[in-house]
Amino acid sequence: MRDKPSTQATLQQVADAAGVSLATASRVLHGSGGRTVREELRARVLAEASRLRYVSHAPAQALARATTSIVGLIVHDIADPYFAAIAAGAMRAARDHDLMVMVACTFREPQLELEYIARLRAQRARAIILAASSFTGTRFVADLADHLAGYADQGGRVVAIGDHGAGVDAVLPSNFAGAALAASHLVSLGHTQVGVVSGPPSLATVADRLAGFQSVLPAAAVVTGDFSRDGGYAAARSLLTQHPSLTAVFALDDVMAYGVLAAARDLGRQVPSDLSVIGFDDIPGAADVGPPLTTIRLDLAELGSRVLGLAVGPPSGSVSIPASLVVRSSTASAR
Amino acid sequence: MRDKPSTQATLQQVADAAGVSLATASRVLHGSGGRTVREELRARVLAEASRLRYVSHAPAQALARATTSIVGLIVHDIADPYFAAIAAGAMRAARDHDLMVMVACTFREPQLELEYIARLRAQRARAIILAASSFTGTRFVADLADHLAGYADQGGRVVAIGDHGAGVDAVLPSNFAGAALAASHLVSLGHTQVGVVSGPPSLATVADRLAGFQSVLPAAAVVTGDFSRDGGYAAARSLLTQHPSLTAVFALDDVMAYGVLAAARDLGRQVPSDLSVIGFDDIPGAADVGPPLTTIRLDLAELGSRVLGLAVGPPSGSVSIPASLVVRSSTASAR
DNA sequence: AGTAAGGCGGAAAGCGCTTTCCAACGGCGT
DNA sequence: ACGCCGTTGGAAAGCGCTTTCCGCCTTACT
Repeated sequence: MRDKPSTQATLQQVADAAGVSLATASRVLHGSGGRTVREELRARVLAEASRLRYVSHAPAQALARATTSIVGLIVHDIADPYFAAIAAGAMRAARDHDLMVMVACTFREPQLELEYIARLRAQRARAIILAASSFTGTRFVADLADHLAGYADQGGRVVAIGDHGAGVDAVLPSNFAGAALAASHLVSLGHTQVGVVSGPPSLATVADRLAGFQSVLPAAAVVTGDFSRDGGYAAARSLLTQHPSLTAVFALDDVMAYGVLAAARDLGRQVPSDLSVIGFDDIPGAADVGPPLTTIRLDLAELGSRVLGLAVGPPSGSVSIPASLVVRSSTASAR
Repeated sequence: MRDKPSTQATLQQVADAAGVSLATASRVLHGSGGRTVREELRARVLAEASRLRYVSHAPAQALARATTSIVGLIVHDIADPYFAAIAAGAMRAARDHDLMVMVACTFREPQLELEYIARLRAQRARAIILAASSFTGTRFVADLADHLAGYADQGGRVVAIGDHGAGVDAVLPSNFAGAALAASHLVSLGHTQVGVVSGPPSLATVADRLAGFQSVLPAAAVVTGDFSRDGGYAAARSLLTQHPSLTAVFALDDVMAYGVLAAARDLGRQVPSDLSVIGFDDIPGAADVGPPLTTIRLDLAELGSRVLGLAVGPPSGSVSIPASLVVRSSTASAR
């Protein structure tokens, strides 16, 4: 009758205290199957459980039930507002599904991505969400196939943001269409000499956005950034220095656009009168930079919650997320 | 000899395939204790394990070893750059300790916070990091004591960011000193009529920052925000409308400062010539808003990695994180 | 009343792994 | 040659929980 057991109470102890069998205790505390337990016993068990401060043991449950309530989310960097917003959306959805989210940051190292996939597999995560993989297209199939082999058989699902080819359900942001929208906007403003601050060319997202843009307006120059603010700054700086005649630049994502804005400022170019800048994603904060950023909006929270939904729902092919133009103050007519 | 077992291989199967006992397989695959295994056997086991694509079963290990490699991180909202930056720091440190991080967003609902604590306990997380709790000071002790009772006995640690009173190790950002720094800066610029956009008064962080500020410069008016950008906007709007004579405002965090900047703009007040604005935290992006925000800098990544360190290290009291003033362009001399 | 049909509690067999504990096996000293 | 000790492999006992299967007891029906 000790009220403060020095160690975490177990179901067995609750059962004993309530004078019922382990099975009964399990039934009332988890009451899954159609089985019912007499009200009196149920109450006794519940009472003892709370008196003993019983907390179920998820690992043991996982072992016995052969499934967990964990989903893994692999991102490049959770401090990046793009991933942070997606993660928030995913977590909100996770709550609706009674799931916990394990987040892993690869800091853009492919090796780490592989390692985390393995660890998430070891945890028997229900699903693994690749919010942005270093492995896309055929490379994906080749390098990740191994790491994913057997995961599906074991009941695990893999879903991704962006196209990863064969067999992986994904939510597809409208990268191509969105970038085309950005280009059209610039065209309508009379820009013809425009540069683009791109990203690592191996990523499918980069290829899509670049292609979408160029399908409308061939870039006069493109330079490669790394999706970081400082990378965007450096890229823009060299771009604007080498091509002073550019009247607009398209950054493949907003955080690089932040850097572009800063570079323009440092180079004495007035935005938007001297130079128009347009980004992509519409991350929170895009409206507050100086000047407020014109960008292509993706509903990042929705993106996150959809991908989580895909991850736990039945395999259902891919869903796409629309992109829209939001005009703020970083773009204006050419000259 | 099937090469593609339809189900995840188990240690037993690896052992059988390698012709050794389960115990031996376990020893080579996890080789913890001083025990050694003959080289030949070790190689055979390793070979079979990789041929069978063996992946250890973390839940089972957790059960047998009575410990996991999970730490929980509870934040208000991972999309908030403040928490995102902290999480990134924590995850980097987690990697060094071979831990996985389970992130939970409470979206500022105390009820959810309690629920997640329970779930993390159920997962047998090694430690729970309260990055920002709705329960502070005595309220903390009262309401959370129950939820945490027994967790320590069971080996779990609870650490927090900010002061939570009794028994909880914490990393303490220099909230008081930092806010005092902000006030001094404003004073040195000649401001005397300053307003502050505060946060939920129940939070210790809010109390500390407010007190620190007022210890140097009594606020002419304080209005309560909610640490969101739009909350900051609304608060600033009413503040500036009701007290048009204010020459400066201190926002308790940068994201509210974003809102203050926007409100000032909408109200036709020029920052910094008409109105100085200073924030707190120096979140990534603070340098890119218009105008670049003067703020009190906290090394958020460091904060995150320190708190993770505290969580897995031995109980060692609290550590504090310094704050420093970074002057950008949102503050200027009064009048 | 007698019996078939349910409802409901309990015993027990695992789930995959770690970790004692024991036994077998060489090599050594005397 | 013989007994000892240091090594190293294996058997087995759990870790805390779920779930099937059994059997008892209560109802209801003829």
